[in-house]
Amino acid sequence: MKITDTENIIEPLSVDCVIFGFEDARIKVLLIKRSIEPEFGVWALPGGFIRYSENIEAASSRVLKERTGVANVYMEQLGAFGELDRFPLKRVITIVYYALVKPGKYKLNAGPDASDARWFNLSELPYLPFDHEKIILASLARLRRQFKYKPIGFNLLPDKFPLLKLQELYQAIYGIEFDKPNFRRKIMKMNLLVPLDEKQKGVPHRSAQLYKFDKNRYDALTETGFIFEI
Amino acid sequence: MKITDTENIIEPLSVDCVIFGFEDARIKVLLIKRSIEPEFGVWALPGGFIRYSENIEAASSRVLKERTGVANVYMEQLGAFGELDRFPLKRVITIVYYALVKPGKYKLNAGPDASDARWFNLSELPYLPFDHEKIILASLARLRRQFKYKPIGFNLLPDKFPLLKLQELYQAIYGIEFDKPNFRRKIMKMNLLVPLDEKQKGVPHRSAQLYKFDKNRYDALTETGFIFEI
DNA sequence: TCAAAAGTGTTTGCAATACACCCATGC
DNA sequence: GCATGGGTGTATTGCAAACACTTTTGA
Repeated sequence: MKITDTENIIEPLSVDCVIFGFEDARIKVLLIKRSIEPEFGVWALPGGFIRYSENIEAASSRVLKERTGVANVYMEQLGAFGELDRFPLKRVITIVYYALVKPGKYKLNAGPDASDARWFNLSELPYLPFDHEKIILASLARLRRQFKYKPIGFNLLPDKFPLLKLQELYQAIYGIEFDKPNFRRKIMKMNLLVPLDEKQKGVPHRSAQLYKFDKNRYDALTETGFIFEI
Repeated sequence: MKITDTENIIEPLSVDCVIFGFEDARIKVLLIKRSIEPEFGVWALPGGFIRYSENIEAASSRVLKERTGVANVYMEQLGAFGELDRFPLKRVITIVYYALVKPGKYKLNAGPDASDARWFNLSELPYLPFDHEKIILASLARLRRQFKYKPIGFNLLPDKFPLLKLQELYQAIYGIEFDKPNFRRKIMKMNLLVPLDEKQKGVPHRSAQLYKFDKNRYDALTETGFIFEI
């Protein structure tokens, strides 16, 4: 977050990214190790300043790409955080985006102001600088609400997945268990999943049918008044 | 929005307020008539620049008070809007708050850069400058979702109200009709309303029981896992 | 043959829906 | 009396929850 080109950036305005992943039935957050002061060497949210020539979402995409190598993912704005003392050196207001990343899609690649990047379990976050913990918790709260009425969970799963993985994702998000037969029925009745000509391989039990999410079908249903809800 | 004190403000960062009201069974938005260029004389959202010494929410409260006289109302951040061309003179990113105002609470009082303030029906909005229409529609979309799982509607009603007013509010928000007996039961079963020792007066029909929303009870229920949902 | 997950069927009870109906008040 | 909204009662239906059960695969 060193200011190298003061002509180019909007001084007191940064973006920060909360990047969520899902693996081993747990929700993860991607953090980078800061390579500049303040808080040198500390795990933190990837962030950077906004440039005059780019809109906010573009800034967020750029920062995400530069700092972590992650690109082309689902991204949405959470909001602005601007407490007077949130950043020690000067007044910086940050606009936060959260992103959902499919497993395998990301190729970790620390950028100029980070010497490393790593996934952390939500329940095992390290010390975080500034208001980053507050930001992550706010992102999670928003994510939980979004999961209820938008099929965004598919952005955290591979393109092909068995139903139980979807269930495990919802269980991880809400922190509760669902009944398998009932969850199945509820999902299948929505008509958003397409069964593929493919099954799981190499699992030590009956192999599961794989499905993919059909976004076109979802959009069409939405037009007719359908409301996704779990 | 004239910059009179460039030392004091964060140059490219403003706040804008979407103020919702409810009267005659219709959702309203409070707009002010701009008294400076650009878009002089045009109805617009009340807005202003953020100062270095105030946090964002304080800026929003201040702007709201200065421009319209409205104070002490329910307010929540919608998010940041920052398209490159949203404001013609220069790059301005704005952080939007939406507010809910009880009828009678507001005393209209146009501020320094507005010669007037007025309520408009959502369905009869005038021409709006910049991205203000987009902002209002985004606020409304957020409001609709919030209404589903948070009892914020009470911030649009007087402290004492009959059940039918609450129903009319939900009908205006969602644009659909509810069955009266069923709506009643649903609300009453939640145990959030306290019947008062008071009834409607001077109405040309049987006078209705008045209720008030019990926030303490709501908070207590929320702690025990209760989830408000309509 | 056993463990583990895939997948189906069925019963039960609650809650949303859709009404029909009576009550109070002002004009 | 009548229009208008206040307020209660009830039959029906749909669906979520609970759980018992069969199937398939690898080791």
